[in-house]
Amino acid sequence: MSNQNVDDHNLLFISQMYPNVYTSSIPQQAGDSKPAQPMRRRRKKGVAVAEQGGDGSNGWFRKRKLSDEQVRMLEMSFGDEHKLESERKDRLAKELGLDPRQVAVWFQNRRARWKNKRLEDEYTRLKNAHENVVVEKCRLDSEVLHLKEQLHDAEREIQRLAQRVEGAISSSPLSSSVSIEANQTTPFFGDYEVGYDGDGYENLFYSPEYINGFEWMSPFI
DNA sequence: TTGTGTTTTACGACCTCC
DNA sequence: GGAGGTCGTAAAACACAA
Repeated sequence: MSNQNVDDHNLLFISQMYPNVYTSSIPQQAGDSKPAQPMRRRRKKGVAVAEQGGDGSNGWFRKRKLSDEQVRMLEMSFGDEHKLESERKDRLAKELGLDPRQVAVWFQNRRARWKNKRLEDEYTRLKNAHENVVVEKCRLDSEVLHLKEQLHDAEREIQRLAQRVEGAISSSPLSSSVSIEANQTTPFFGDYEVGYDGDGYENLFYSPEYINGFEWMSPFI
């Protein structure tokens, strides 16, 4: 273990055994009546460095990780209420031997983590829902395809039957009178129309007369 | 041991509310 | 205007593979 690591280990150990040791050891600025700040990292704009009264190289200003017990207590408190009113902050700080500012910062960071977790969970939920919708769409697409195939087969069958009916009529002795009747009113398949649904597929529309027509024609088939 | 990615602690800037 | 919130980020602490 290097000297640096020994130093770190000792500092961490001391901080856990005596939570106040760092805050009470940090040099106070002349005339500053506020409690000493625990650790201030160097910032780009220099304000915090001035507060530290040093460049941080002496080790006393290194970041101090909170002990497991401190974190456990903070977590319990956070579980009760995510917001931190002044009174509770001071009480927690006193109980845990921390600077009230540290407690406030811990809650800020904890709220941020909680929010991230919530967003992550929400993202996962929406992603799963989306996947389910995609699967359902695939199933429905496949069903539509299947139904269109069935429709196409039905159209072919109708066409085949119509040709057979036409052949039977033309070879029948009654064919001339039937064709006259057919010309006068509606055609034999007058109630059967082929339309266009705009989707590249033909639609068949037929009314009950179509069925009657078949019954009527059955002796000729 | 060291490089690298992640987590934790802390701060500055800015916003909202009373 | 001050207190306390969020957001973005710096830097220390930590974990871990190579």
